[in-house]
Amino acid sequence: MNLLHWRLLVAVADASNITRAAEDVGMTQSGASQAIAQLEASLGFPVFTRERRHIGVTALGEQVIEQARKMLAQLNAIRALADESRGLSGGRIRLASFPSVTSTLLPGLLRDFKRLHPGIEVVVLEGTDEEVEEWLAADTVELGVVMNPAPGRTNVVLGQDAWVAVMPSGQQQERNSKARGITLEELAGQPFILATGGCVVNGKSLIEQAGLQLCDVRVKVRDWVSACMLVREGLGVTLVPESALPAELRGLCVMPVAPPIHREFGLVCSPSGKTSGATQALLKGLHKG
Amino acid sequence: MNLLHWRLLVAVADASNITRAAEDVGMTQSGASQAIAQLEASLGFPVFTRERRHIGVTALGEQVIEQARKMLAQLNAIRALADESRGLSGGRIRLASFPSVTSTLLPGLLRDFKRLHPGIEVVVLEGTDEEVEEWLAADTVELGVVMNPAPGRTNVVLGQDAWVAVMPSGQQQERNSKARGITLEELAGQPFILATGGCVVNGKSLIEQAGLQLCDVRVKVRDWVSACMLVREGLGVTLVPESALPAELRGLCVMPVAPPIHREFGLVCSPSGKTSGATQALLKGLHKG
DNA sequence: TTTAATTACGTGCGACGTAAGCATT
DNA sequence: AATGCTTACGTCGCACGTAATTAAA
Repeated sequence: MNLLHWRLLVAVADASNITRAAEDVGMTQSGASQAIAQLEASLGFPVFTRERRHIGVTALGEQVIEQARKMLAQLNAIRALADESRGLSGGRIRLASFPSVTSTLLPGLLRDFKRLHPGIEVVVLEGTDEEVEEWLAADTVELGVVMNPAPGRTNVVLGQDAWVAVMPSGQQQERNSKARGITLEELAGQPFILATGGCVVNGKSLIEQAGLQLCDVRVKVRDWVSACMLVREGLGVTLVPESALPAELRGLCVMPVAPPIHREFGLVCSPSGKTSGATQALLKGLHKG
Repeated sequence: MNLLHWRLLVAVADASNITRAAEDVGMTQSGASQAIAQLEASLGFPVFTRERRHIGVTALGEQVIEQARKMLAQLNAIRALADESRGLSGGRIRLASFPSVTSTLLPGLLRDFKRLHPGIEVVVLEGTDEEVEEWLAADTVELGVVMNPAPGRTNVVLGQDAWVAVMPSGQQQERNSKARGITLEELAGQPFILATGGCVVNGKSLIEQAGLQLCDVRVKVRDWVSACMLVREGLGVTLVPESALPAELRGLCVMPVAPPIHREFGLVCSPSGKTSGATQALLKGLHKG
């Protein structure tokens, strides 16, 4: 019977849907299902009605949920109190990021932070990686997600992933290089689909950084997944971050780049970020969690 | 940050003493200490002041504690709601037990139950095992702890322990039988200190049940530990439940009885107990926890 | 066929206990 | 010495995730 149970309870009531509620509180559908079952067992009566494909609330459930809401409010009051005492309350953090990170890493991050500091407002700005850098330099945001940050500049490493080559399945390269990977040189010589994800660090920049040149760029698209679709159509090969691969890989052959190339996301703070208590609180939270 | 943390927080505030608070909520001093430290870390400021040998509350701490109290009150309200819905609220359970169990097994049990069902009052009556049986038969209690209950009669097994023989250390039996144990026959022939613990199931009854007879009963005492003290003084040997042994065993030689004899505590309910929702709720709680 | 919930099963992390350490009276 | 808090360390259980299953629409 943890707090998570009650949070989940309220979330399910709000969403009328266990799956969405689970996402809201940051757990899987399965975990949520179990947690709810457990909670109901502990209470001794069902809180929710499972009927056809949506979840309702029993009469008793209503009462319980109302109380739970009040309880969580009290909890938030405590947290707010804590923040206020340190002058963090009413703080506002502007955080800049680019699409892939915004949709993958940030949600969980921000959820946890909001839970810990309900009194601090976090505004997320989305842009290209270049824009993020500009905003940081201009000090219009306190925090920014940057790629491959210069060492020492990063305050927190958010994550990393490897670049992988994508080509239509069934090519002869497939059996040759599937295991040991493919070199940039081999890639550069083929018809290429340039995917950017809205970043200046992309297939083209990587190849050029290696002193090579793409001999035949067929298309340039912003979306990673779109690029993979085009590969499947046989228009060429491409280079994408592993985490950006589409779920459905049929018709595609994905292989590591040799030697491996990684990209790393770091959170850096601007001059004004360094002096903001709220911002520092966020960074502190990341160092452990 | 679970509910236990907040319970502990309040408990510490009330007790002004981590050790006692820990007992109150059912954990060790160490665990409590860690939990408090963790909680303070999470809040970001100290709630308690550690000064000389007692614990005080900081100004912010006061605020937090007040909120926590309210929060826990909300939680209790939920539980009460749950019980009320099942007609359990306002219920009263009379539970009869005898000394050794009352002081060892019951406290934790009752604490957990009260936490789960704040609206149900549990009254504990203490007596000898015979009295407990009488009360059960007369239906003046809903539940009773009985020893070695007839199979099928027990609703829940609370625990069990083995009878052990205690004699002064340094006897020649010591080396002979320490490992393989001592038979009742060997014991019956020696000067005996009869300890009862207020129960009719005791050394004498065990020996007689085995078709033997104590040849020389020197003293009869009620308290198990006192009996062990007398053994140390060299007055004779005795037979006690393992769990009743004193902490300090210097000068004593404890050895198993061969073949082993166990005693079992079971919780049985009287006729009226079978129809009481509150009583059944308690029993249900024991089946799992 | 897709979406949603439950069930089964395995695993990792963290909470808690044991025990040692340290301080205060 | 005795009391009381903290720290170190090991382990056990549980909560959660993965994945298979069921059910409904």
